Amino acid sequence: MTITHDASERLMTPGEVAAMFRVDPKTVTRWASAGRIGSIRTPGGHRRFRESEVRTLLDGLTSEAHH
Amino acid sequence: MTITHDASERLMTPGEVAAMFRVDPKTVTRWASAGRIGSIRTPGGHRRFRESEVRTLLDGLTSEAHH
DNA sequence: GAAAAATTGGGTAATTAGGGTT
DNA sequence: CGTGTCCTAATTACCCAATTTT
Repeated sequence: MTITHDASERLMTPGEVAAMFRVDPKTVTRWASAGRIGSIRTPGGHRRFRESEVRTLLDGLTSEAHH
Repeated sequence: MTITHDASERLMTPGEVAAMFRVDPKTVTRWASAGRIGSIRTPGGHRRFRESEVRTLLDGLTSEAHH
């Protein structure tokens, strides 16, 4: 098994993800710490998130019961 | 056919929606549970509402005839 | 290299979820 | 049946100074 590395995958900043969910950037950080969302670390220690995963989260948690 | 997800759509918190309708935030939650209004969940389980849908609902509230 | 903006930690308030009740 | 309130637990928001990014 080989790990496929998608170089075309865009990374998002905590602020960008936060804006999408209408949440504080620090909340996104907590999601990462809790393992609710995957994250990459820059050499300086700042978090970056995969755009595809963020979209998947948004789509997956949409809508509620229809009566 | 693929469901297009508008990522640029602004989201509102339950408290903000409640303030607009002059209703208790919990009432907004009930609307969501009953499917009267669409909602998105944060990974933490909190609800977010689409601003456009809220506006539409507010517009539909004008000049309601007696039944 | 300097400056502005963003992110990182911790700590502490403020919201929200969910059930049960009125 | 729809709404408001009380309660506890969980999630989220705002405060600070220090570090990283642009």
